Amino acid sequence: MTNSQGISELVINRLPRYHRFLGELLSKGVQRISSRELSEKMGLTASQIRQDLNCFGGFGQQGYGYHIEQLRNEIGNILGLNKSNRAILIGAGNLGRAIASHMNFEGKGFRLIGIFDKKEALKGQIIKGLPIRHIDDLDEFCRENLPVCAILCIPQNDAYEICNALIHLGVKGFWNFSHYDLAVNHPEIAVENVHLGDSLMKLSYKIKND
Amino acid sequence: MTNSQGISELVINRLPRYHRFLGELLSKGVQRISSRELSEKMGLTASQIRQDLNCFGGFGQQGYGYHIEQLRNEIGNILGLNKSNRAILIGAGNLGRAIASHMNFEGKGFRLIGIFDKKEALKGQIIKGLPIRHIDDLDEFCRENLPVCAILCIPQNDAYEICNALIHLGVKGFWNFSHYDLAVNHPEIAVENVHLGDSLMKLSYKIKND
DNA sequence: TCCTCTTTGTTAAAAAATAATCAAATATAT
DNA sequence: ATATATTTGATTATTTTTTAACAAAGAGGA
Repeated sequence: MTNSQGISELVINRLPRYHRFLGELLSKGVQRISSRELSEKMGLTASQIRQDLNCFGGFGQQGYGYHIEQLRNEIGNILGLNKSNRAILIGAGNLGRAIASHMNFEGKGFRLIGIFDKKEALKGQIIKGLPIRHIDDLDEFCRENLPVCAILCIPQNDAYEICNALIHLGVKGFWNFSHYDLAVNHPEIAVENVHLGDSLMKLSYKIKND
Repeated sequence: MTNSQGISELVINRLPRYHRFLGELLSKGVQRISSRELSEKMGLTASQIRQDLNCFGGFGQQGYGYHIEQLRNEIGNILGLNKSNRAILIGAGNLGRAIASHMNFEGKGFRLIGIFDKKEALKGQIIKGLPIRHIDDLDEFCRENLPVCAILCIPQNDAYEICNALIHLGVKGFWNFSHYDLAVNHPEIAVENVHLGDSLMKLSYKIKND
């Protein structure tokens, strides 16, 4: 499966991992690396690394390899990590709060600007410096602050409706933790489903069949 | 890539999603479905559904389709969801607590039996009916209770050491939320890495390139 | 009961992804 | 300055995955 730029989804899936490994190397003071060395560290083939990177440009140099800092920056640019997309969190339950507190949005292309929940009781509580707002204020807040991304930590039943409303309010991307399988028709809307339950089931399979 | 049973990883990845969709249909009172109908709902081809299922057996019937409840049970059995693998959570920070509270382990093949953290201050606090124990008690607890699975919600730097210790204590599977890329050599150890940061970066790419 | 229509499981074809190969470019050592 | 070692980016081959096609089985209606 390929996206609008003709880049395979599988290639995109690997980019964050490259970024992560290059960051680790950098923090260890390593400055350059060959595709062969990196392939050994990451458990894939050198050929694949070179192919993946050459989808976006020739970042290496014959006889030398890749300059780690430069390559990492290139990958960061491809992923858009330098951006600061305004993001709002919908649902301040256990998971929502954990995502807000735990995730490092800056450096991954996002900035959290608002948190919403339908429970009146949570209103005003502060998380990561942001007050929880009531979901009724979502509309007004969006018109004023124009968030680009919404993080959905809400029950399955609420997801469809909220998602639709947010699309009309201009939200372009969804990080969806709800049990609902967000399948937006609009090709200009980006969705990243995180189904933790599916992941756990896969682990169950692997444990069972090892 | 295929696992020890010769089943492609990609097929396994799709099984939980089938299970989920069949569950939704069932809860709506639908009893039977054809691969064509299901393919339309799920946004893939009928051919793929039939191929996927036939990796494990012929669960359908010509001219009729699939009996939803029966098929869902079959998939559940394949995934091992009927099991009750003893699981422990390491790391009771924001994310760990959210996972413990939010996840429905029963029905996904697991049962949470212990929670550990290195912070003395958290000791004794109750989450989902389980007291947080100090990490120093991990060894003894494991010898007595023989957990099969560990959920790692710990910092990157601690992951490698803890993981190794747990393997020696008989843990067979890891649900890894740490930033560390758990790459266990032992083929009999199952690992499911959940890199939320990677997922967020992918969303950044998609938003940027839509 | 018989006929038609549906739908599976399987086989074959097509497409996509991965891995191997290699000429050209560059680093590094002598 | 030259020769040798590396290592990339691109091309080609291989493998894997997905899609299409179709015969055989069964459902459902006349």
